[in-house]
Amino acid sequence: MTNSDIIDILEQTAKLLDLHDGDPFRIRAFSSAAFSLDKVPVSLTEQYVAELTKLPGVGKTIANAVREIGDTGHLAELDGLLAQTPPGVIDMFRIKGLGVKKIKTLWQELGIETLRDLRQASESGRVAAIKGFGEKMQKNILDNLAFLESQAGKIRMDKADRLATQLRDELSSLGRVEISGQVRQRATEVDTVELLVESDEPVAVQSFLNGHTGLTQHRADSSPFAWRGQADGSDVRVAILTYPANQFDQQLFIRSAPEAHLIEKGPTGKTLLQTALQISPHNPEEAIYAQTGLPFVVPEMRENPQAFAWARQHQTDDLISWDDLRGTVHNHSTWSDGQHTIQQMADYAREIGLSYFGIADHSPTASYANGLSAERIRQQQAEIDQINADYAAQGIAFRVLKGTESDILGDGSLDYSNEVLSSFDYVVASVHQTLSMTEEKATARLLRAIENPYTTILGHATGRLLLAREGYPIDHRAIIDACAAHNVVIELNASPYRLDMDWRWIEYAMSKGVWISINPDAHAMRGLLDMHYGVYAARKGGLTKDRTFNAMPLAGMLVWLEKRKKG
DNA sequence: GCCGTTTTCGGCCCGACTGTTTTCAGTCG
Repeated sequence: MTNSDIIDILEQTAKLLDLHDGDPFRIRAFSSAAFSLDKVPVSLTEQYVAELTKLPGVGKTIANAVREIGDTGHLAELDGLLAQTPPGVIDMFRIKGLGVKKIKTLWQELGIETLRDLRQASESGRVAAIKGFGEKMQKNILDNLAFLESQAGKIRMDKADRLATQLRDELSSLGRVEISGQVRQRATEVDTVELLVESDEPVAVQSFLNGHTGLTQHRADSSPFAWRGQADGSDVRVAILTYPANQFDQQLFIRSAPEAHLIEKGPTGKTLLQTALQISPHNPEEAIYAQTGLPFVVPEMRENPQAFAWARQHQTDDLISWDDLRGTVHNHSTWSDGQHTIQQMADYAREIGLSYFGIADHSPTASYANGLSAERIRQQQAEIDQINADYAAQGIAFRVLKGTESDILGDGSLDYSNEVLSSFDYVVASVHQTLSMTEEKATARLLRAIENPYTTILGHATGRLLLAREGYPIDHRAIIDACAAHNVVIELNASPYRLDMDWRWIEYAMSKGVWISINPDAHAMRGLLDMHYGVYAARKGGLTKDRTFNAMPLAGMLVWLEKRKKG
């Protein structure tokens, strides 16, 4: 049970209490406890009840609830509420624009209990006819249902990675185990977690898996060599394939690239697939490419249709890697909605080998996130000056940079005065509200922000949340062209929830000479590690070290920022 | 349910935006 698991349970309890007409103040207590616990930098499962009650918004009842969740993984009260609620009604919370009140109306007035019911009611116009609903809401529901259906059965790369790693460790007693498939290719969204086991005893592998709690086999899809099923509590499919030693390496290659990549032909007319099947066992993947007469492509880039074109122009070593990162520029602290102080975050950044840490807390429009007023910006910058003075006094070559994540308002302007904007080393400009826009409106809004001379970095360009929210449509070429013209860096938001901008646009951005910054958008120390996911996505798109903004060393970064401010 | 006292009750409560309205409820970050 992580803090966010516990917070999710408290939030869901609040929603279901609301759905079942609970006491409004009790509902608010659960919901605000969840909100404030989200900012607590300690592990909730490790706290005693007496310690928990000292936290803001936590009294005896919620402290006991947190303990119960920590100890049992469940909250009896939530289980009771869930038992009274059709699962399809709970699914409706995933539709953006539907909250408790509207879901309650749909359930009670139209008797809607499944997403299928909801679609039928929307298609037949019955939803628009309810008081408080209308044509636009009905269309929004249908659009959201279509998006959710298209994402069904997928999980984010971070969850897939955890599941795959866990299975690999558990299976390792049976022999050599390798993660293959989409996880090895670092797909941003995964529908099948696949692993290969090297063994001459497929029966032993199958019986091990069938004795595994948390996995359920789909017998119809399985064979003696291929166990297929799914992880309990998740829609994602799991495939565990057993191969003898003399087939293992070639299968690992074949199962780590999409078909379009495997049927690429070399100068002799032979495809990668043909070579892989003919090559003698235990040859490295590089040998398969070499014997086909094609340049080597790293697994994460194999789903990129431009991979071979990229590999003919660059070396694999040109690709950005974790070790090349020198700093980080988009992060939050306790000044806005982060869990840790600037000092804690900066020290952690040092610990993981970086030489600069940029703070970019929220601006006033993000009031829900405790965005900073002009006055609080002055105080924060004084604190940063002090931290930097302390590092310098200790002879530590590390710098905290003064940034902001300034909201892009509806008209494309930023929400600080020019005087405040000029006090930062750099400005990350991001859209956080009014996300529902046409492509024309969204593009015009971003273009105005890019043209602002104070904008240094364009934050999460489309506002998407993988598997949950599509993001507003933008004219990517126009946005990238404008960034090139105005020397604006584009963020690759490294949060596994976002990975925005999409890796498919990296090549175009590079061709225009645009810098790309791998930004963790960290709200806690460990959030800095999300840059790993950003690196995976960046490598998919072929991002090179020399175009990665935060691969710039500290000295170069300071010069670049200074020059950029002078225009 | 939590909090903070004018201390065991009485008051809690972000604000912009959207889609629905015709003055505002519901949603969201």
